[in-house]
Amino acid sequence: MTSPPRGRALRADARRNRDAIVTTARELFGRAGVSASLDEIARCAGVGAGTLYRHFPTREDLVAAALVDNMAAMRERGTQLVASSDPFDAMRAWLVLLVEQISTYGGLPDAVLDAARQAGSALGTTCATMQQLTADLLRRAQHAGLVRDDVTAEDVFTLGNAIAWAVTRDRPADGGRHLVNLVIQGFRPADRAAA
Amino acid sequence: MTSPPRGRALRADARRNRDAIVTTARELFGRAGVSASLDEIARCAGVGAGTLYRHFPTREDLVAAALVDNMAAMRERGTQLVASSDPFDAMRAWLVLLVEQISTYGGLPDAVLDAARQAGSALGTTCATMQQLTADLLRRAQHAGLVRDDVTAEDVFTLGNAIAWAVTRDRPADGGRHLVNLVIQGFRPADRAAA
DNA sequence: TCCTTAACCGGAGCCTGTCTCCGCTTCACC
DNA sequence: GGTGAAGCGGAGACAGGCTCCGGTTAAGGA
Repeated sequence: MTSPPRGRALRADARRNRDAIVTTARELFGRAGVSASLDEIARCAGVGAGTLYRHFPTREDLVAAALVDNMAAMRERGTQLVASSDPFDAMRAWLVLLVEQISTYGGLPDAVLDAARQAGSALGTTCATMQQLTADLLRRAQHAGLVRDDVTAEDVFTLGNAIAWAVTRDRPADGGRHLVNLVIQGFRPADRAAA
Repeated sequence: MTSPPRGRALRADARRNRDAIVTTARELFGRAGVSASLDEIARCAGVGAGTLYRHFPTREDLVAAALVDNMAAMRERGTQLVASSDPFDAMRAWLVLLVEQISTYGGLPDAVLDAARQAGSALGTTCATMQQLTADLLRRAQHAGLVRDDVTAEDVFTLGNAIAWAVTRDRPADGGRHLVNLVIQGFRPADRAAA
């Protein structure tokens, strides 16, 4: 229902437990952030701690599992945006989406930046995709002369995460849209400012 | 030497211990962020855990004590900037300073935003000062027509903290100056864009 | 239907960190 | 140098992270 059974198929009880853990994790991560107690997640899911750790050796693995659906949706939407008409608005929409998704759970921006740095991890691969899409969208906007040349893909990704960090803390009603609009104006070349 | 002996003067041994704790805290906070082990700080400072907790009932109290000098310097520099010639450059300089100071220790941006929300705390009062200076500098730039009217003091403070958060994680060589310059361009009114 | 076994389960237990409590020590003042 | 208040410190209670291993169970063949 929610997760990729990597390698061979899981036994029925294992799959059941895995799903229960992921569902419970989403619940508790939402309430207490990604640093929610793993033992408590196991308890609430009705399994032992050992079971949780066997399925998800690290906290990051569990976080990644809790987010697979979101990440898949993001990749799809990002691919659409790369093909859309207005490169600047595409970047804006992408940043809004990035901020929205990365602010899903408290502490997630930290996890994402950690993962972006070390490619091997579970979150790492999805992060790489997000960074790739960010770079593609940026390059397109720059080629169209809509974004300054000294803006790098890393700048954009970093600022997206930074805004997401702020959003997880203040929970503004607009989900960070205002901040994204503010920041993205700074990307415009000097001769093309717009409201 | 470093800290305000609130209330009556401390006994000589108490003052000695307090200083040792603060000095050690700066060291370990610098290495491991503001979530460094308090017991370890006590151990390294050569005091018992009880002593540490008596002087600094909460972690935030210790963080605030470790930062008093920085905060005093900031207040002074901020006051100077409010009286300086170019309102936009003053804001830029202030943001650079804010980012630099708040990125002193890993995890500090979180602590600052927490403190900014609840005025009672030790960090809270210095945060209030920083927010006040931010608001003053912003208002001045807006009156001069150099910053858009829909930018709020909260936006500026939040973005400063967000950039500081990014800086604590990536430690860019320029201390976040590039990001500040990028973001602050977005504050300019539509008819006044500049590189 | 039963048997076998690889896969899986779960919680006891260890480690590290937080924070409190209270008997002992030391400073400061007379 | 005597006295009392101020201060000390570490044992220990508690919580979370993570592991290890004896017991359990699903799944597939006879």
